[in-house]
Amino acid sequence: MKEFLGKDMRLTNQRRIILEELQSVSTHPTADEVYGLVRQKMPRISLGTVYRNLEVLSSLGLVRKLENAAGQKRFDGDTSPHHHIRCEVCGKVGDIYDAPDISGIEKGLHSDFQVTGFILEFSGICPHCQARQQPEQ
Amino acid sequence: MKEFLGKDMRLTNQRRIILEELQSVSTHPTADEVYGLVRQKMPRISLGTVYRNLEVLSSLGLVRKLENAAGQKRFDGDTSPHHHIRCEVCGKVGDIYDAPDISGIEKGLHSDFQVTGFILEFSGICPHCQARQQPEQ
DNA sequence: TCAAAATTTGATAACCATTACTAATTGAGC
DNA sequence: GCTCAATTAGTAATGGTTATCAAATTTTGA
Repeated sequence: MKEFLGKDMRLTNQRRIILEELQSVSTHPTADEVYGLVRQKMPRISLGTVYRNLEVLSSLGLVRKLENAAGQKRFDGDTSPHHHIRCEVCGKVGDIYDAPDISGIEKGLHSDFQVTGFILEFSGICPHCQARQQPEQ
Repeated sequence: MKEFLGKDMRLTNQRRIILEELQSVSTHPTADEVYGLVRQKMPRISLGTVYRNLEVLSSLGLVRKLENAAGQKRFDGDTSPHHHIRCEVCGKVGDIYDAPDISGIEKGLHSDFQVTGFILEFSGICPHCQARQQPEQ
């Protein structure tokens, strides 16, 4: 990880463990869920440190920050190209790897904004919430 | 508007004016910006009333709610089908009417979620922020 | 190797958008 | 007009996130 950090940036244990923990799960944890994970290995870390480093890691491109829908921010240790689906009921996020490629869709649009990109996010109902909703009929 | 309200729902002046003000602007105001607009006609309205009614109007489909974990919610009085573009710098939102049609893209995806829809949101830099950034080179 | 300089941390307070609460008010049907 | 449930204004509470700052840690360089 050292090689990704900029000049004047240090590879602290906190920083390293936050990244490792985030890369070890396939959920898309919120900042306080990351805090919970990291505290198992480093019980005295503070929540502020987690927030600060998630921001640093995200600006370095080492993790993805998901902030394009309601609720808390979520973080993804998987930086490979893929999309996300968000549960309308509980907010949980899953991965979508086989969506049709729409890259370039942002080109040639009519807008006074300078268009730089787009985010495609799916919505649905997660397995857990499906199971909870079915019985009520 | 009366016809859209459900049984046991009242058409109050507050509710009517909030909708009228939101439909009269092409910006995508935050709740407190709507509050500012409505207070010009109804100075004693409370912020809580604005929040509550924006939620009601949105659940009735009379306005669109644009949610983003990174910033404040925004509201759109235009319910016709169109996409949005968000300024990466200041968070301001604009409309995109000529994006290629990707309806149906959510069908046939491989996921344990029950897929119900998608949101396509563009990102860019608004005219105001472009003007502010250019000079610094 | 040691001291000075710089970054980072932990702990806590502050911030701010949003929601909850409650007594008073008001719209809508009779 | 009267009644009553829905709604409001005003205010407090909530919760995620950010800011602050002294202490700790790491780096630098003499």
